[in-house]
Formats: sequence, structure tokens, C-alpha cells
Amino acid sequence: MPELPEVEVTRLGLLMSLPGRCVTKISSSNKRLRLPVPRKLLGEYVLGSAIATIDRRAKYLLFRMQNGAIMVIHLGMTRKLGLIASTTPPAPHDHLRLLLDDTMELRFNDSRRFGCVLVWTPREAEAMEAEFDARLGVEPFSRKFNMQYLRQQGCSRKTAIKNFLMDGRVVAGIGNIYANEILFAASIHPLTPAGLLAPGQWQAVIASTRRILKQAIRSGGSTISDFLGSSGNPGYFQVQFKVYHRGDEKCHQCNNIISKIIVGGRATFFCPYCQPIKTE
DNA sequence: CAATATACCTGGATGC
DNA sequence: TGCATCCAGGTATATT
Repeated sequence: MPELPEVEVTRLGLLMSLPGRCVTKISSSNKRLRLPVPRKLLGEYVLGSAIATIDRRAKYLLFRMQNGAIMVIHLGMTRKLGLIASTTPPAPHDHLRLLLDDTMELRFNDSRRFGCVLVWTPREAEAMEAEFDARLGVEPFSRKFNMQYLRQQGCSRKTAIKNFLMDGRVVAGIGNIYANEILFAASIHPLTPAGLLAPGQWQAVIASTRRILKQAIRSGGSTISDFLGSSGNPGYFQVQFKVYHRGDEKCHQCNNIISKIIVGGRATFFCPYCQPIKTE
């Protein structure tokens, strides 16, 4: 389930060898992803062009082409985007394959088809990116992710802090797993209404978010070499989960039992002792 | 306007 | 063993 850290790890992996490579052939499945794959635009603006660099915004990867076009890829749920030897037989659910001039292939495999591929032409790229950017929340590692912003966004909202953190229009890149882990690290009960957080709790949210995401990126980064394999990269952060998927197990911090509840339709894990409802 | 529900999709786990 | 059912989860859209 790619959230910000997994997308960032993917980006860092691709950055090691993709910039400067020219796309020499494109094949795509006829399956519709979240949106149809823009085969025509891929042929016009990605085929025959070199990849300049790759950026990330929220959970999206932005492949900046040397001709000014931008190819946007969202990994959906399945986190399989990697460089593979072009001789490797195609796998089921390979939806996009970009052959490169060094005989490697960039393959996007998305069995559940929750991902998407977009192409912005050189002419429209700037405007599209600005519009795209405006719809998304602040990046957790940017200066905009600060107490003033969070209190201003959160003050009038009754929704649970966990839903608030997962709202991509407020903060970019936090999904269900990291929302659980961040709130444990911040000692905040996931059901606490966002509007009732005390200043110290907002500070804890900010610090914990950055710390957890950074740790996760570092742990995932240790498997970057797996990008050259065919099996995707598992990363190592899951062994560090403090609460996610640990319902009925003991809290590592206090030995009490981790609770599992449903918040906003999502499985939510927390330690009732370490994360009391408390709004100072 | 905020909050909640639903649709999209497949593979793996679980239940009978 | 095999079949049905549920669950996972990001995001756009619809509904309350």
C-alpha cells in the first residue's frame, strides 16, 4: 500500500538510473486503470524523449521529460513500478512498459487498477501542475506543514484526527498505515476531534509525522537494489510497526493490549493506555 | 460546507 | 477440497 514513504523510495530507486534515459518503445495494456491510459499522448510526448528527472508530489510521481512534458504515475495499491531487464517475460497486470535505450524497461504493474497514468503536454504542463498542486495538501517535509496551518485547518473540524491526517487535501501522502503509527508516536487517540487538539498535541503530530515518515523511507531505502529484481521491494519498515495490524497484541511500550476499531471505514489500531483521549 | 458513503478492482485470507 | 464472502486501501464522486 504505497503511501508517501513507499512512493519516495520508489522515486529514489528510479533516480539512480532513469534520468537521461530515452524511451524507445511503449506498450500498454488495454485495461482501464482509474483513468484510461493515455496511449496517444504517451506516443506523442514520452516515446522518443528522454527522462530528465523524477519528482514526487503527495503519492504521485512526476516524470519530467526533456521535451517539457510530464508523465504522472500514481501507484494505486500495488507498489510495483520498477526497472526490469527487457528480456523478462511480461507479468499479468503489467499495464505500462517503457523500453529504454539501455535495454532496461520501466514496468508498471497494478493488479487492482487503482493507479493512474497521465501525460501533460509541454504546452499545458505548467498550468496542469499548478492546478494539480493546488488541489493537494501540504507536504509533510515542507515549511507549510506547521502549527499555524494545522490549527487553522483543524480548528473548525469535528472529524477524528486520524481522518484529518489522512485527508489528502490537508496533508499529502499519509495513508492508513502511517496515520496509525504517527498517532501512536504522538500519544494521541485516533478518535480525538481535530478541532480539540491542544497546541502541544499539534506539535507532537508535526514531529511524529516527520520522524515516522523519515524512518520509513530510510527502512525502505535499504532494499533499493531490489528494484532491479522482478519482485518489487518489500522494505523493512513493517517490522517496526508499533500498532498497525497488531490488534490484540501487546503494546511494546506498556504491555497493554492494542485495540482495533473502525474509523472512517478504515481499520484503526491504537494503544488505549499510551493514546488516551485527552485534549489538555 | 463538512462529513459520510460508495464505486472502482483483484488477490489472499477466512469461513462453512 | 471447493466455493462464497470479506477485507485491504487511495481517490473521485455522490449523498446526507
